[in-house]
Amino acid sequence: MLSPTGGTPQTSTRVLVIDDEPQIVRALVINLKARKYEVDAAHDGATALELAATRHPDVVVLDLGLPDMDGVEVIRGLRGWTRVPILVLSARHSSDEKVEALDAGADDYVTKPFGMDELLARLRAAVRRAEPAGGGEDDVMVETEEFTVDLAAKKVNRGGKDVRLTPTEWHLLEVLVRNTGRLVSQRQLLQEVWGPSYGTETNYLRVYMAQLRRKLEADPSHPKHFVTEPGMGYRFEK
Amino acid sequence: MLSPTGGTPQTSTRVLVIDDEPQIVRALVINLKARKYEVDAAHDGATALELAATRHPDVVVLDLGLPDMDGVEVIRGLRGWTRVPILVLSARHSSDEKVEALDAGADDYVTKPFGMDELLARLRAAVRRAEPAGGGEDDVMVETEEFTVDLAAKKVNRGGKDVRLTPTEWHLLEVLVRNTGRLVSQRQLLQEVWGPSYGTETNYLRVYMAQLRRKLEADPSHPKHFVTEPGMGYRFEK
DNA sequence: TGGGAGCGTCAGAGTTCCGTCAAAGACGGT
DNA sequence: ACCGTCTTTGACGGAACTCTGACGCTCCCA
Repeated sequence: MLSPTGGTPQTSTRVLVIDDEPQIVRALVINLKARKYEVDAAHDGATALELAATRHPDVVVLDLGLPDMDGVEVIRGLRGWTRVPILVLSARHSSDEKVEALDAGADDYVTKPFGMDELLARLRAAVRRAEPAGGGEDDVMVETEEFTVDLAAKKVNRGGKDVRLTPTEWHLLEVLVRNTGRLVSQRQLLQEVWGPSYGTETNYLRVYMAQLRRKLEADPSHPKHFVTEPGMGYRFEK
Repeated sequence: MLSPTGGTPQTSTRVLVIDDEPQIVRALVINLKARKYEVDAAHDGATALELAATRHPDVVVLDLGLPDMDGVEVIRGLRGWTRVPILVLSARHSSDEKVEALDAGADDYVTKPFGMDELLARLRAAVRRAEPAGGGEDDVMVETEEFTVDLAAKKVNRGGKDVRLTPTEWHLLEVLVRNTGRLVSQRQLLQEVWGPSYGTETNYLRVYMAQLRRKLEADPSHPKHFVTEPGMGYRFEK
């Protein structure tokens, strides 16, 4: 397996490393980048949560001993809005601490000092099982009469031409398309696209929904696919 | 969390324990049963694969040192057809063996001797993340002769067309449908839909119940599904 | 047979919510 | 430092939704 993603080598796996010890971060970053992961790093809990919200990593490696906040709090902060795999690092061998971290929502717990091989193997395992359950092929292509969305390639095609979407537009589209037919509440949309601390800024939604409609709907002022449910949320229909 | 299943306490979680050391199996079985898990045990790889196929466990605890076959072979045998979480136990601390087991498809790796608390926490973590991703329950459909309610998608279909409901109408419908066949008092309806400080504003109910009937009943003035129980409340019947 | 209580129906007033536009701010690359 | 792109913000008109009061109906009981 050359690519860390295994099944879908199109885009590489994004890892968020959270640790306050520079040498550990360096070792991790070097090893991960050598294996074609994209890596973000944070050295405290606050920036970690922020990065998680903006960068949407595919897996998180978290050292419990942070300067600004309890590691378990970081886990809870993440679990409030995402199911991203969390791999905990810790110098403590205490059983209680392991139990607490795992029950707070961590996926795995590795005690320092750890072997890099083992850590990478556990990371692969965490990423692998987070992949969609559909045995291999997944309905990454969604088609409507007017346009086609390729979730894997992150591409939208309309009338033979690729439509250019900004990151936010794409993210919004992705959440809606992944819930085709289902109503998605404005709160959920805001939190998934803008991060867990958002939830009431519905004007963002109005602006970006308008952009999507302008780019994808045949008649943007009478949308067929991006339906508004007043007071509740939005719904994508094929 | 009292029940090991967490979100769905209806049926207990089924664990398959695979180990050839009787004392370890005994300890695990006792601890697991005390926590209301259903437990099956196998002491070799062949029966393990057989039991896995017939019993469909929710999680597997596997000792790598089996008499009849290599532990990694058991993992591969399982991974050929199921994504059930596999928790590996092993006396070996070797990094290579961990990597091999994890890459073969194991979800976690615990070295003996292990703390029972930690093992149980890792087990909970494995079961938790295997739960369906959709916020909890999904595909809750209620059907009548005239219309269909999809509680997850927040959709009502009638004669092939989607019916549009306002937030209040939805909320009211939801409470009634979740209590299909049962009488729901006006007080309870008012408090669930309009908030705890409401309880006597029965005119709200009259108005919105009329809306629901107009949108969903074949003959709104002679409702079949949204039945009034004078002086008491309302009842939804299929 | 008359009257009251509970319910269904309707339409208008008031409020909230949404689509749209424009401009300012933030960011990254040259 | 400049420019282009993307994101954030504010303002406004119009649409959708909720609330409210009035009226008529039916059922039950005196």
